Amino acid sequence: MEYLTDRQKVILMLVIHDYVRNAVPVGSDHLVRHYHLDFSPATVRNEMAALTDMGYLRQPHTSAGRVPSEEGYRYFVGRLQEDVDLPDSTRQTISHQFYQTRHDIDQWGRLAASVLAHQSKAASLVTAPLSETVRFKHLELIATHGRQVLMVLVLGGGDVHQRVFALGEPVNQEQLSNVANRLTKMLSANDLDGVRRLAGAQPAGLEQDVLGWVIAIMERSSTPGFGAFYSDGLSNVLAEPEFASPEETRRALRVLEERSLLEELMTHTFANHPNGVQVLIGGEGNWEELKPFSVVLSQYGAPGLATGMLGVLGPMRMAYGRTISAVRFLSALLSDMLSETLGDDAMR
Amino acid sequence: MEYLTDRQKVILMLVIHDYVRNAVPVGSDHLVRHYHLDFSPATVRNEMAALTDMGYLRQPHTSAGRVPSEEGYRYFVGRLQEDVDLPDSTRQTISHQFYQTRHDIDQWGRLAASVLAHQSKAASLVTAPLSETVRFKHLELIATHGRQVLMVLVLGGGDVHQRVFALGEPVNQEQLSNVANRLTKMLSANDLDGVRRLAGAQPAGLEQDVLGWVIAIMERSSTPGFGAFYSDGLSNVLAEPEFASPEETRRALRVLEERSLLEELMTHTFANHPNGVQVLIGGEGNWEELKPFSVVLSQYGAPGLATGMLGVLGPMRMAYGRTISAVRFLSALLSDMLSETLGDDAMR
DNA sequence: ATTAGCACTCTCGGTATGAGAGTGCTAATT
DNA sequence: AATTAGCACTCTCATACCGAGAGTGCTAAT
Repeated sequence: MEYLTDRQKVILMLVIHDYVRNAVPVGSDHLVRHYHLDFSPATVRNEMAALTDMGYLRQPHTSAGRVPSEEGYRYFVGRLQEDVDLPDSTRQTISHQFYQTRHDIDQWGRLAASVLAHQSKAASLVTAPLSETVRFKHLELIATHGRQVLMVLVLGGGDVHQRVFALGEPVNQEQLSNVANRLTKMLSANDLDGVRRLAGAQPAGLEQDVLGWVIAIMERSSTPGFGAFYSDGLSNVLAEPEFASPEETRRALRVLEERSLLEELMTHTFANHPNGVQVLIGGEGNWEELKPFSVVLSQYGAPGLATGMLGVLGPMRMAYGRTISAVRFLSALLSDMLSETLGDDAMR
Repeated sequence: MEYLTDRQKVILMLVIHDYVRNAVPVGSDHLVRHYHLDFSPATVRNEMAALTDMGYLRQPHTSAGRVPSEEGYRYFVGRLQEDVDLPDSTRQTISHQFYQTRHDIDQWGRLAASVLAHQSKAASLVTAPLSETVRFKHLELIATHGRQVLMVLVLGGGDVHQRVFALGEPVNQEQLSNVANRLTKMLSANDLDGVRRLAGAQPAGLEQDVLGWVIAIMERSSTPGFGAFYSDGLSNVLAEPEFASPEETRRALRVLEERSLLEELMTHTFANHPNGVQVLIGGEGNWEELKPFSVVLSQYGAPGLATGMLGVLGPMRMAYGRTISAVRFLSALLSDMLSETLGDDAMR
């Protein structure tokens, strides 16, 4: 990386600031006038030319102003990352909102997505926390209709799963309850391996069938990308001028609707950088579809117990400062709430 | 409603068919050539003029072809509704997909939304089924951390709810389990009134606190619009040429993202017409925001037990035949699956 | 090292223009 | 009486063509 003089840094920051605000290429005149710089447009032009040579700025065409390049954004974000924080009043408002839904776990994800979308004015993504070690907690079997059985399985950490299946022969509710109680007692607090081991020792029959389902669910629920997925603020992104044209709109929508790409991105990112807020600018060369986007991501949760991810996807021309601080703040907030709720005991 | 000659009907159908396909105003020449009509363009012009007078067609401007009006679509849909059906092969494919997820209730909604979006090439909406009478089934209390308690409440029909709350003083897991067992035994199979009555007879204390939460959840879970909400295929709609312009895109997105409007629409529609597939064209004058859209809706479920709604929202220029039949088929399919799963027994 | 001056480049909005599509009317035809 | 050929007319859309304006890069002066 090449060195920038202080003045070049100032100019780079201002160009980014202005471009993020107005979505219009920034010219030397405009910059000097608008920010009361104490050097002349010509000087700015020279510096801009230098910044362009170094790859931090781009020119859409010969006679337009400058626009930050991916490199430019990266430099900016690198400098910036440490010292931004959400205003106190905002933090309090958000904390308050979460305080009000503190009892209702199911709402946390939605609220986080909503807050994040609102703060960043971009699209937000939140995955529900996933327990890292799955433990059996409670089993319920409900006779419904003929040989149909509804199974409700509660796992440690409060994951709840439902399945429907049919038995070989009709069984009444009383028998089912007996089986459920016996299995609950037997399996209680076991992890997947434990359940497998105990299942091996059981004779074939109703118990064995149910155990098969329990194991299947416990296997699936520990694979990442399985849990709930909240998203909000798509319209924020599509409202940005860079997605005005129909093809751009389509491209953007494909990315936003296609959950799998984002999951891959998240998993991949955190495999390499598990901690802190990650900023991916323009897909970082790896994701062609994300070229016009930037993504700000963070993990949250209690490491070793349960973790989820949350983040923001927006145009590369994004208010990074605000977004990064929002992601960091929410990640910390959710982590606190989660570890308060799912203390160590809950996982056993 | 005025009478149409057979020839006028043919022409109206063809105009709609062609316009739905190509999104281009239909001219008399084009119609005759493309569909090998055995009368001349001039005749078609006369008939078109008549249809325009009667309000079934519109002219975007003096020298463009004709476009169906809302009235035109309505007439068309009215004639059509009885005799369309999804091709056998499609029905089998869909049935097969559902067969594969038959065990996984949680997936039904998502799958239905996906299939519906795919079949109609528009945006789909599915609400999870909601039990009409809520009955207590099972309660689980899990000590997590300090005085935090995680409560899992299973209601008849398999609704599962989670809440977190804090107790006045620490209570260990054993005590909690005792309380949970006692309350489960006491409340089992009671509806909201029953639970209220039993709660009244309890002394204040831990039990009373828990009962308060149970009642709150049971109250909320019986209000419509509370359950899960699946949606898919937004991009199908936004890809349509009528939403190409930025403002139109925004308008469309507001409608699609704003869940409340659609819920209001659904509730209102089924209050008046509980049965069968409902088609709302252009908002029917009541919903300004839905002016450019049409909505095809149906209820599904076992009436008296649990019902949900599903439907499609797309541009007024919609393939009504296919969409109506898809909605009807899926509604029937889900109803079957639901009543098979939640037979009478499940609701007690 | 900075800046004023200036020629040059490129985009963008507005206007003209002409082809093409489609209509509605009239008069002829069946 | 219904249908159709013929035709003048209207309106849109794509294209081309400016001219204004914004912004640059270079040179020469400060």
